[in-house]
Amino acid sequence: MNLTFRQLKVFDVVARHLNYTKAAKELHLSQPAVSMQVKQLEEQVDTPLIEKLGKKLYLTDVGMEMHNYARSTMQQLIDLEETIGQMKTLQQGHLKLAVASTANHFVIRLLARFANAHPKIRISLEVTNRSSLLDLLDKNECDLVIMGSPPDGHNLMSLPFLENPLVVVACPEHRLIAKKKVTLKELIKEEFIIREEGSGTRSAIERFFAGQELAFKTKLDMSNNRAIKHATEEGLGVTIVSMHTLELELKAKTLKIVNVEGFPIYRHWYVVQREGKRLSPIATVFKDYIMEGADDVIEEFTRPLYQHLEQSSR
Amino acid sequence: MNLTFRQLKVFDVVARHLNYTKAAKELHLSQPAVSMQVKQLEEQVDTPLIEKLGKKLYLTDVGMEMHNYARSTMQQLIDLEETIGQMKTLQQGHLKLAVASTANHFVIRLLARFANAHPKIRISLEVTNRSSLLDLLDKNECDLVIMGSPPDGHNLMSLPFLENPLVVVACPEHRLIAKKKVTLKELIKEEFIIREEGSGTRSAIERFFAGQELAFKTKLDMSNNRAIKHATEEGLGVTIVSMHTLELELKAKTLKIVNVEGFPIYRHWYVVQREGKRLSPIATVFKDYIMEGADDVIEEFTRPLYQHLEQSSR
DNA sequence: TGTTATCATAAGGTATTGCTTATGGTGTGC
DNA sequence: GCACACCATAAGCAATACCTTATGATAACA
Repeated sequence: MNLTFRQLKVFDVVARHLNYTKAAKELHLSQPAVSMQVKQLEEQVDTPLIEKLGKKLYLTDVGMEMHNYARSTMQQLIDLEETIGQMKTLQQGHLKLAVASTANHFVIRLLARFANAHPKIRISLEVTNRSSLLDLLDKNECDLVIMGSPPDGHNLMSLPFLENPLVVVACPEHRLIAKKKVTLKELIKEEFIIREEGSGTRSAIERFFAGQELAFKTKLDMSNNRAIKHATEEGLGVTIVSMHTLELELKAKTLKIVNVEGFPIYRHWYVVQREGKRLSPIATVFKDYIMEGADDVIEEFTRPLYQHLEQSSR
Repeated sequence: MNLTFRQLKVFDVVARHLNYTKAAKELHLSQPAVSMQVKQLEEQVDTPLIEKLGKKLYLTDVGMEMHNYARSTMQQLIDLEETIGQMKTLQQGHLKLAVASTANHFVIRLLARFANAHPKIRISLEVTNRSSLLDLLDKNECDLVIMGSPPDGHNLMSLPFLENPLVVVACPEHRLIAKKKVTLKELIKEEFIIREEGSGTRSAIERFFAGQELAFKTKLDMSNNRAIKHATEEGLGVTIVSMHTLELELKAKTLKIVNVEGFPIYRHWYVVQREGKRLSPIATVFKDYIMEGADDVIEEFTRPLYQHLEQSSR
């Protein structure tokens, strides 16, 4: 059986009017054109759908069944159009994001505002480590990833969209805190608490010191950012982290920024996608949003942080 | 938007395999043919449905929506086919009958057996008088009518399918009952209770006597068959009715058949339809059923009646 | 780096679709 | 019986649907 939507459409009109001529007028067709469509439909089901008795037309039993079917099918088509239309105009959609755990804090702020502006959109946010992020991209299981330092050569396309200042922090009682200015040579005498091998922050720091032809002593490496900060608070050593993760600690004064020469190291946050991936409409909009508007949104919570920075360099 | 079922079918296969080549094999098509169908579908909705990243294919959000739609639509089409198939093979359907009130009794017996053989069929039965029957036929509100003597010239097609013996009956105490053989001349001395002008039974009787060049005296005419029999039981006169309506009375011996020469008059029951009406499948089957099998079914209840007939002519 | 698998694109041909206008047939009602 | 309204049928035509084969491009993988 090979019906066409056209046949159903025409049949519906005929079934409503029970009059080919009027149906033809409604459809802006000639009367034989209508007759033919109905006839073809009848051939498809190999049964008469309409019977003519005297002057009047009647639907047969099968005709009534077909009429119900036609109407239901056409309604579904309308629903589909509507749904797709909404998807295209972003009334609906599913934004699948993944972010590095260090980025979690400020991405949530970005998302909160974005979600507010697009109430019907579903958002998935996965917070995980670097290697999982790359895995997600590879499997096409997310639209966009936000991370600190994307690797080259994975068929990825990365765009920096926000400054990411890495700062040296220590507990308030630490002797370096009192100093107005700390040189790198002084700094490397300290013992470092630092992220695990393979972490984006870790490799950024390593590249920095390598560039200065200096080495630092690792006291402790951990994979949990919160644990690192806690160890630092306890005075186990100094650490280098994205200032964006320090909001709470700076406010509570459990950690302070050390004013080291050459710091902050200005890295960036990147939005990353698979090369060649055609982004969904909603993902495109989100990407535009963070590329263009992230600074403004973020500034509101980074401003107080930068004040800490200024204080430390006073 | 002008989708085709073909596009949906092909898209479904592709969406299931996420592989054009395999889909092509399943569909016994070349691979480009499959690509084209999908592409055309994408053009219809003006949105990509499938995206290719590296080697793998993925459904877009809209693609998933479309896939759901395609599957649902195809399932409905299958359901429709099934329903129509059942209708055609009479698993379903609606049989609309109308019968003359005098035929009611035995038609119910026919219907009971028929309904039993076709459990899913809906049956409407209208029991009414002659003029209403013709009206129903005229408005195409029933498939078939069963009546005693259909009129000519109403664009009707009538087929006799069962013997309809008209007999003279009287109350058991009536003097004619005692006689072995009653001549017509003797009979017309009696006073008759008879159906109203226009009734099928009435006109059959009138034609019979006119053929014999005799006239009968009407004591009472009534439109209700039961009332006629009751008046006869009370001894108001004799009457002539279809023997098929006498089952109860003969069994209860409240009426007896008078053995008149030339009686029973063998008329017929007819099945009547509008000329040119294409009967629904179920109506066709019902018509065949009564044309071929009515005698056998009816015989079981008419046999005892014919015994009464034999007794009266002994 | 070459091979393999896979999809996209192009060109070409045939069948079918979907209309049109013209015309014929039929039931209804005056 | 005639006119009217309405549907069926036929012929003709342009558009396009649908498939094929041939070929090109690209990613994965050895």
